[in-house]
Amino acid sequence: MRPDDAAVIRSLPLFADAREETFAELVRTAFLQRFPPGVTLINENDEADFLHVVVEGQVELFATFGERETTMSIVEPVGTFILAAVLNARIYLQSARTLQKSQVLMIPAEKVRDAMGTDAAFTRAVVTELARGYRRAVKEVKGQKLRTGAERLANWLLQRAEAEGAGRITLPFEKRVLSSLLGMTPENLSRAFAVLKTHGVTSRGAVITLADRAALAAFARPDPLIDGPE
Amino acid sequence: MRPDDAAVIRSLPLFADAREETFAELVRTAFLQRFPPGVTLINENDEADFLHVVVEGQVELFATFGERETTMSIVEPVGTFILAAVLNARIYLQSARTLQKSQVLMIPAEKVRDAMGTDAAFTRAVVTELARGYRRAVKEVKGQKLRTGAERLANWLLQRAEAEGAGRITLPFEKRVLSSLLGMTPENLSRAFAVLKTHGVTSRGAVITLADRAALAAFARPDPLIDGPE
DNA sequence: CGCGGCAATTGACATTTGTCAAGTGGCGAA
DNA sequence: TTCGCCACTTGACAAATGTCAATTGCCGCG
Repeated sequence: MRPDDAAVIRSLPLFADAREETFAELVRTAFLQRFPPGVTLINENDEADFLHVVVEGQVELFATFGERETTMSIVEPVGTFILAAVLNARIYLQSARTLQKSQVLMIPAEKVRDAMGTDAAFTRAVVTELARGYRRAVKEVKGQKLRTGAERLANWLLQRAEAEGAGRITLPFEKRVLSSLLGMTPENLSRAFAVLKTHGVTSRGAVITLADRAALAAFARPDPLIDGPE
Repeated sequence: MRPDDAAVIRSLPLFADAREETFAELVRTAFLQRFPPGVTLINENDEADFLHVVVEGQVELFATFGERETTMSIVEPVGTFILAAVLNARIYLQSARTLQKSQVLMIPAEKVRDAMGTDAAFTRAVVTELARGYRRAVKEVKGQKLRTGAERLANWLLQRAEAEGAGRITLPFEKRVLSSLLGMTPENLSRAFAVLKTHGVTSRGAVITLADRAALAAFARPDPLIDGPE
């Protein structure tokens, strides 16, 4: 691993407050792996052996039920995933695969649990990170149960626009993935975009333009208790 | 608070491993309150001031979006709620109200955070509890996105039957609440029950009988990665 | 015992979402 | 540049879910 990779990871909320030797030990025993797109990194139902940190690229977390499948989230640099399974030494509830060429740091689960025993600041950061993930998941449930597909799309677009500070968005992944992330089929996503056309949303390929954000917000009714980044 | 109430709370996974003085301090500063049915205990968007422990009765956690409302979970003795908001000193994402006459122990959020700083065993228990809640929420998302209403009902019934160790279930709350918990309207729940009739499910008021659990399971396809208690 | 109130059910219909099939169009490889 | 692949879109239809209104039926109170 390059020194500046280590620096970026060190700056993550999860690691920023850890003691130097804690962080060094975690990084020392970790593997940094490169993967091409489309590679399955972990499978639902496997034992949680590693905490994963996406250093470069893009990783999709998804879940299956029989032949059905849904995208749970997209992890981009620098983000971690499946912390909860690692901590409780349980099995993964979600699978993961690369969407792009990616670099992933894999920290042995055992080392993470060890570090919690010896470094109170790290433990505190774990608690904060867990609570954050928990609340994100609760928000996700709220969105799924309380909103229609078009509303979820509208709010997703508004949030993206806010993050990019512009009325023009470039989708960071295929619409097929977005539809699954929002809990609908690709066909239904197309129709949702058609609905939003009446609220000033136009799309040309992966580039989406929000002509009238106020009008879109009136339709979407964004709510920090559902949409916030947490 | 009666001594045996304290004992039950002490036996919770969250408190079982805490040091004696940690637990004593938490209980000493806590309020034990009694509420009639239908009382709102907390509101979405309020600051997280207390960790709540349901000592007796039944509490419904729910969330709203505009005029829409959905039940997020039901907490029964002895269970805690809104741990995540308390830990990160954030606002509540969910509201809570009593469904029955209830007793609730309210522990000041500040004390909980203090205790984490001084008692490593307690902190470890908090991590475990948080991870558990996180995983429960992930499972909830999976169920909502991957299953139909009738499937969610079928799996809920199977899980209940397993917990009660019988083919006969008595609903612990109104069907109206169950429908909202499962993410559907009361009307739709009635229809879901009608569908399950063909799989051996009969209901007489609040008493549900599963005549053929194997047949019901064939329809429901229970999955420990979605249904498990976590 | 009868009545009132309310949860639950049922039917009719609207909306949302999914499925299947047939285009359409953009983008990379030759 | 052209071709072909593949993501995306569109239309037609089916299934799931929501809404509204009427009815049933249970339960507790008088």
